[in-house]
Amino acid sequence: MEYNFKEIEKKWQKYWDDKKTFECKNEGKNPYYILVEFPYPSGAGLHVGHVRSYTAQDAIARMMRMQGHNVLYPMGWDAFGAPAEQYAIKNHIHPKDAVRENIKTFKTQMKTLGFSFDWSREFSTTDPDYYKWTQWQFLQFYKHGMAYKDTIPVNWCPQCKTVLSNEDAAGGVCERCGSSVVQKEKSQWMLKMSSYSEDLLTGLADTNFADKVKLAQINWIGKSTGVEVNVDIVGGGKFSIFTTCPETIYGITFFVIAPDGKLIKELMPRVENPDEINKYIEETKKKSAMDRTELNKGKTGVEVKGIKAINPVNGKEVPIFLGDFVLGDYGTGAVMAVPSHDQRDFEYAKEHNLEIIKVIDCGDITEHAIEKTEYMHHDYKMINSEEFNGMVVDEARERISDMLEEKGIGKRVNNYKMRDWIFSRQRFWGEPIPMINCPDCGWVPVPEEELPLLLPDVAEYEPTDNGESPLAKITDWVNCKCPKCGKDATRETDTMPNWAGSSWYFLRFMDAHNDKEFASMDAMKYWNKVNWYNGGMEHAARHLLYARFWVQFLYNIGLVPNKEMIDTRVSHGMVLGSNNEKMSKSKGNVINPDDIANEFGADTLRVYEMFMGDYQQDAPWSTDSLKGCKRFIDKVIRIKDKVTDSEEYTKSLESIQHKTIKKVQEDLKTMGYNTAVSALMILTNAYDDQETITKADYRLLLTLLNPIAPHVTEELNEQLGYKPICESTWPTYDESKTIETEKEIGVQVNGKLRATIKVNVDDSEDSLKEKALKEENVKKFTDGHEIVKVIAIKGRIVNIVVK
RNA sequence: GCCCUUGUGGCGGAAUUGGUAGACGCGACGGACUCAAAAUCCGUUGGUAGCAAUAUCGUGUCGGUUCGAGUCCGACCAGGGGCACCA
Repeated sequence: MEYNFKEIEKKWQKYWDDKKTFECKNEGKNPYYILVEFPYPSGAGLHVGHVRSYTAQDAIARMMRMQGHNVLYPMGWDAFGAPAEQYAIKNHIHPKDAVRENIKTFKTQMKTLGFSFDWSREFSTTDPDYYKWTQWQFLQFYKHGMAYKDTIPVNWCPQCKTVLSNEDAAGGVCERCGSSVVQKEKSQWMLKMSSYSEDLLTGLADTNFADKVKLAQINWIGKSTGVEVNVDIVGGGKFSIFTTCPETIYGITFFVIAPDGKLIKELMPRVENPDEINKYIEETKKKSAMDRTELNKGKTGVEVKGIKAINPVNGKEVPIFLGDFVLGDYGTGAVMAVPSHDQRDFEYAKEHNLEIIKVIDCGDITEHAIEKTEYMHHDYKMINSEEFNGMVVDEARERISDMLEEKGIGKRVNNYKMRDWIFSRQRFWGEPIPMINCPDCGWVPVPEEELPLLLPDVAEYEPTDNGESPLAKITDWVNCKCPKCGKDATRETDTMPNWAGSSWYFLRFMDAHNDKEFASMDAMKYWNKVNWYNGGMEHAARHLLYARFWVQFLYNIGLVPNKEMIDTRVSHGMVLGSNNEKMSKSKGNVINPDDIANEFGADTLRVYEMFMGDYQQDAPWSTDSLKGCKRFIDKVIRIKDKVTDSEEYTKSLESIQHKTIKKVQEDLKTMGYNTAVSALMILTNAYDDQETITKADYRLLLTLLNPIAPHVTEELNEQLGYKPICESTWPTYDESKTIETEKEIGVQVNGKLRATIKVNVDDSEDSLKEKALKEENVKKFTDGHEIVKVIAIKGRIVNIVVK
């Protein structure tokens, strides 16, 4: 058996390139858009995890093309962002050069593995032709009042003098130098994502995302319904609180406000203990970046002395406290505290010796509070709540909310955990934010016709001492004229986050070379949506939500045809090291796909990654199993020796052939890749059991295996004298031929298997019973017993119940 | 603490969605070919008992529903991941 997989693979890869086999046009019947998350081209090269999802989607793409779909399966590069910048700083090369090199490596690797990407639509988010439109879209956000500047606290490393992302500041420690991170106020561009909270929630109904993906987004958006209540302060002034438990309002014994909120600043002139308060505020600032669970054994806080608040429903005067468990940027930055029915309030009250009043008659609360999750399940009655006493909790909740609304002290509102999107990065390697600060006109957008606002070339791309982007040092770039009044002005030096370019790249693939618009409406209408989007679970809440927000905004200003541009979203499991741990250099368990492809061939690697386990679940690497897949391919090659010249199918193989067509095509569409491979192995084994098989038989196997192992199947197919599989059509099956007429079914006595009988699927239930009762081993268990009943299911099972 | 997810042979994993548990592959053992090795081929392979037919136990644990449960219901246990004082 002469078989040089390297030559074969190169040969067919060249064929596909030369013939532009996988390039698609924006026209024709049955468009279908398959997308995998475009990678970040890191210096490490392609990971075997990439190979898993690219192969999976590739298999679907190849099959669907043969089934007559116009398939778009594009690839590009998500190349802006901190890792490239860090890599560049470390290796003293320009990020642009590093990215170019990395892309080259990735692309070569992808080609070596035979993915059927449409390379004619390739782009990188770092291409000026692409980020021009990212900037243009930012300007649309700005022009529609969706982008604004705000001063917010950021993670700041005083040692490195730089702003850190939350990931780089994990545990309150700077990842690079190890010094502790503090919060620093910084003016940042923000996108009003929170105003889309409800739309992003309801929009999920128009998608076919996997349930766990939807759930991740729902949790991230974090909707809670409740009542916002106005609270008066004794001696003037007021604030409001948000509660999801209005039924407990009579149980308020104190209020807690956020140390980082606006309210305490307003109250400061009136407080009797300003030193104590200020000290606490300072402590909170230091703490907030750190892992709070460590520091929060108890509930800290100080009383705001000299100021009392009034419970709006009963006029009772209660104290106000400062507590760092109340967040300045969620809800109203103030909460009502009902220690009897909220465990956190309970602990706080114990810590500070505060009154606890029970308002729901629900049992003992001396040890801990009885919370909503507990009391709402019972028909508990209200107490200590004036006219609501005796009412069941469910009802009291509504009536109290009504009362608050009627009296104008409160209103029902929804709150969301999701915040506005911090869109600024004090980094060099990102899309420059196209805004100009004019001393007279304020913020003025760069005129659209001047886009792209190019990222200038610099000698040094390390962050500046004061945490500004390195762009701030390039004075001849920073200094410019105001587009509005022509006076001297300065450019924004912050750049966009990595998430910007990836929020709309799937739209660009629909019309990648358009230089008039980011993508034409016609092109987007033709493809309609991304039909099938595969990516990691880690992006379910971040990238995927940003992308949906971006699209919904574009939809609202009439620039995309659908409010949701992604239909089905699925996620793949990770490929773990052979020790069942995440692959990492430090653990020494990294498998390089190049090495595998070199030693065993791309087809073997592809088959193995499809066969290794449930696609949606993590699976450990096993080189032994990989070798098994190599043996499978070798066997497919070997049985070519059995092929006769006949163009007829072998009659005795008809049933298994039709079953395999059905199984493979269904499994590929439902991500059952491992069982698809298994079915192909079974078919191969069946062929191997024959003395001879026909050309037609063999070609069928090659066609079915082609989406997963495209090179070797094309080669063998060519040797048979057929035209390439990639230019052929997918076989069809006849449902009636997938059903076996003869079948072995089990016979149970009292639910225990005692025999199997050969039956015809059409045999009547009575004949099954008759046959079953004749079995020797069945008789052993029925003789001498009374047969109570016999359950017989056609083609399935017989169960005899005896006493 | 909350949310998600997974528990099936020595291993990766199948199981028509309530109907013969362990498909397919790996590994292991025995055999054939070979001077030998590799490759390939044949056979065995969940535990226990038995030469065998067969019996019995068996899908994380305990209970339930059912003629019948890996699958449905209830309570728990363990591993993996995420969020984390969200009022």
